[in-house]
Amino acid sequence: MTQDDQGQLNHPALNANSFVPPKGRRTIPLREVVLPHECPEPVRLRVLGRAPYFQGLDISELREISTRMNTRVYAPNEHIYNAGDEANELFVIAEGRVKLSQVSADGTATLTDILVPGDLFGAMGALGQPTHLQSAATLVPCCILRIGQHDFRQILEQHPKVALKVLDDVAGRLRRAQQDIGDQSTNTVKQRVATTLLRLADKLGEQTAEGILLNVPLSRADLAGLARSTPESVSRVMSQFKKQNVVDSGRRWTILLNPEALTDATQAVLPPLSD
Amino acid sequence: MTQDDQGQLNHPALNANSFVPPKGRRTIPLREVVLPHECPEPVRLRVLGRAPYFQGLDISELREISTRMNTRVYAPNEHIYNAGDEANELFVIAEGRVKLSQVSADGTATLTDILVPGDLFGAMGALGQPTHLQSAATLVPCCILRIGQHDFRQILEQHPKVALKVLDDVAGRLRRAQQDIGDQSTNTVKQRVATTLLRLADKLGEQTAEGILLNVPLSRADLAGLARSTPESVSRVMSQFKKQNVVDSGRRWTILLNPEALTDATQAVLPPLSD
DNA sequence: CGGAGCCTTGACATTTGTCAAGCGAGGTGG
DNA sequence: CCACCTCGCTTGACAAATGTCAAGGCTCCG
Repeated sequence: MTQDDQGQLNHPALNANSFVPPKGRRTIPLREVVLPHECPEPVRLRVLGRAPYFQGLDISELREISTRMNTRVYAPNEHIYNAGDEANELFVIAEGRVKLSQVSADGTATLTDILVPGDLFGAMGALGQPTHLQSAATLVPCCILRIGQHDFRQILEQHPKVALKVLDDVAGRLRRAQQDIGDQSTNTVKQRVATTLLRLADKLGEQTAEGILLNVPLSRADLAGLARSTPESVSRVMSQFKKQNVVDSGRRWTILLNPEALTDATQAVLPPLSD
Repeated sequence: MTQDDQGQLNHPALNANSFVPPKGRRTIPLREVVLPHECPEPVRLRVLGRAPYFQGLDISELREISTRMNTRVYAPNEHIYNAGDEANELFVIAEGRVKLSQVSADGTATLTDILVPGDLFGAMGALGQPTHLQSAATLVPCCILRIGQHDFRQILEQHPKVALKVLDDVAGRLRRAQQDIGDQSTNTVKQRVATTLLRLADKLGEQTAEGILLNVPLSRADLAGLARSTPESVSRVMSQFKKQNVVDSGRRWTILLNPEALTDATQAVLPPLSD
């Protein structure tokens, strides 16, 4: 991985670099992020402050939490933990993108989620799960904070407001999951793909001259995982979208050209109402 | 609803009757529960103590929580709240069975969950959801405790340990939901039905001479909702199971004759390994 | 410039939802 | 106590959606 210390700008970790915007049509347009070297304390504090969990805490409290965490820089495609590993740490992303994937019985891994700075993962929400159910790996250079489960629980006990925030967050995820369960049996692959793309755009989309770039390398198989389908089916849907100029995409990259059209595609087609 | 303090039987709404236990084969074998009249404090305390959330609290703490709750008795099939209603109360079931159903865009309701005593529902886990996403109704006579969301949050702030328990619980549900999402695209309807039946047996099964009775009136449509399928498909699977003497069922009732076989049916069929 | 790997596309198999008809359990009224 | 009627359950036939298998083609990297 590229280590680069020109870095001392004002916002070290956030400095997104020097890539030339997409020009030619069929070239990979993903923007590279310069690796965030070590995370100095101010950066860590900012990351923590940005994480919804810790909002409302004052600086001294953040600092205290920060001291309980340690930092680690990961190379792209570096593995963080595997499903089945003992789960006793929590992670907070300071910079970068992390993917979670579920390993099914037959050994194939399917992408289940992509995480961005501020997201918390690992021994989920401090629950007593002994082992990880998913595997986590970096997609790009990452800087990640870690904290032991025990320390985290202590923080929650000492800061009930944080506990409530975490609870709200987890509950929110639960709602989304339940919604997904419902949608999954109702919606078509096309709808699910559209929904997936919009969610990704929300999370890691970047406005460019051509449209909203999903700034992370995603293969068809990855999208298939997120949309709960197969690479082939996703490919067909994407081809359709491409024909309608709704998206443009290539090998591991995607740009949304017309998000509204995607939103429409999200909705179910109403039965031909016989006036 | 009619409230009446002769308390014992013969209450129009509650005493759904004096049914005779299952004898002949094709008769409805559900056992009726006599309504638990008003919930006196000791009962409420016991319910609270049984709820995993409040385990570890001492009596005085339970009592304090208890005073913040109020009790209500519901008739069978009584509606508790509708999807879309303002959500600012939590409910804990003291006695009875409650069903949650999701109302889809076209207005049809599908069963999503069945709750038993000790289960908490409503404004889930005190999260900031303004309106209910599901509808709740009783299946049988019920006694239900209620607490305002605000009071509940206060309790959580004052008892961080409770907050952590709630967090663990919600996180557990999240895990299950995520698992379900994964299973749903992988598993067949048959597998899902089998899983559903086993879960129900776990939750509200009753050992009888003939097998494990699911002691709650469930139609094919209800099972279809839980298994994320359609009544017809469920019916076909059930017919298969009946032929193999794995279950017996009729109009709104089900008995599991051979749970092991169901567990087997849960597993995916491995590809015919050559040689 | 060449190769590996990802993407696309076609053909096909399978599962499952949909529509429709008919049966029968179980409650009701005579 | 019996016959009737309603509503849920069953079953068949069919269509649609999507997963599977397989064969290229194109991108991107070295």
